[in-house]
Amino acid sequence: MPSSRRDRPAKPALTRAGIVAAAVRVLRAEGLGKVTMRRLATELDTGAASLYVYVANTDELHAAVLDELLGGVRADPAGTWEEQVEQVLLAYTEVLLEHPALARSALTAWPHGPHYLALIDTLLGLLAEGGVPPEQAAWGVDLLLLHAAATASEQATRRSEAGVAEDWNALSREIRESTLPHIRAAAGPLLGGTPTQRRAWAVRALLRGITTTEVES
Amino acid sequence: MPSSRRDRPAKPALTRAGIVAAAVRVLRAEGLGKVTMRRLATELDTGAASLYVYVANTDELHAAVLDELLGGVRADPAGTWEEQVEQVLLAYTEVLLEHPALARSALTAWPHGPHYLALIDTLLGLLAEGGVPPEQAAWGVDLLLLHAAATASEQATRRSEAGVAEDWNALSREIRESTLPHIRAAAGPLLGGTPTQRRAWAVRALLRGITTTEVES
DNA sequence: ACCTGAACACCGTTCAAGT
DNA sequence: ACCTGAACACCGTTCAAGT
Repeated sequence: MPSSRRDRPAKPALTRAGIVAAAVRVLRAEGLGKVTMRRLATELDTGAASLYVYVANTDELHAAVLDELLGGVRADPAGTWEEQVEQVLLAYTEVLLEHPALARSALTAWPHGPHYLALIDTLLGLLAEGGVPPEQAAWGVDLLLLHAAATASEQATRRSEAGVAEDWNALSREIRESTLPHIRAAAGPLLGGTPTQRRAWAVRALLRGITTTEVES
Repeated sequence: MPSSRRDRPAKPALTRAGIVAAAVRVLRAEGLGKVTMRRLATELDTGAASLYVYVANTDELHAAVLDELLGGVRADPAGTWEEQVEQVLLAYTEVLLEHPALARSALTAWPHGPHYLALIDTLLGLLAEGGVPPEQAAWGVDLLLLHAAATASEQATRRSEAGVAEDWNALSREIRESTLPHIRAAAGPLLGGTPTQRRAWAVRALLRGITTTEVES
């Protein structure tokens, strides 16, 4: 290693962890759209082909990035089991909302990194604590996590603030002036409520459904 | 029009409807991955740039294609309102499952084509018939459609049958042998049930939650 | 108003050749 | 075993120039 002392930026060895860390950096700085094999290769001062030794493809890389971000998802152990479920889901949703493009990949590639599994385990434990039968709990956790990912996906938009506002105006006019009777009549509630209110209602409705709906046998 | 008689394939004029029709053809034949501006341009014997006169961008094109496919989604008017809701949702899910990549785009770009709006109107009508308060009905329809799109998205996989089976084996072993207590204990239900059973349970749970959970005011 | 070719700025992935 | 450059086969979108 005689020359290592004078190699200036001291290019670090390529590792899977290093690649994922670089991916998280690029994600935070510029969004998932820039988390590409080629861009990461540039970031790591190598060629795109070299990354394929550590990562099978772009989807797998995105999944690894999401799991990394899920490290901090926890609930305050005070509070009822329902409150804790809501907290965990909210924390999960918040991570996804920060990076909605990742929420999309969570829907496609079933995530199974360590942090995601820990999240499932936590939710299963809380539902068990609440006396929810095991089968309903297992399928219910699926439903809750799916809902969180889907909600965040909906927010995934790469357009400008102005464009979004314009779209919303067009949509709201379309609904209020629709010739479809039920849509027109329900214009208020269809367009109403803050995202937070809607999310809170949805989680309550989901939990109610999960706890009271038996799995047919 | 003197030469029109001898132009052999009689290239039709470019229209938005023509572009969407071509997109549906390519989708059916080769999947959404091939529904690109460039590919469609080739199909229509023109350049990609020409399509931008009729379609703002690729996302809008995909949304138009989805709405087109939604034309046949209906319920049998016999049966209870719950049964009809289940039928409509099943029909919607089936369209999305045939083209899971479109389900993803339904999650991102809020669809608002005529057929999608008709679908919402139908569901609102059925929930009203069932006596569900308007606010719960409006937010509930959102929840039901979101769930259908999310479920279909999950199926979106472009890998081989063999690859999927291998993944499933790896996942099922990971769950059965997990060191996380609740996951290990719930391995059976977590891995059990056919997609149809799970879907049916989820729709029942969602409806139960929607009909019994009040919107706070 | 519509259409076009060419250009700009990218992608993922594979592969033969090197170390 | 790992790394690399180059290549293959694509993308979306914009723009100046034509009709």
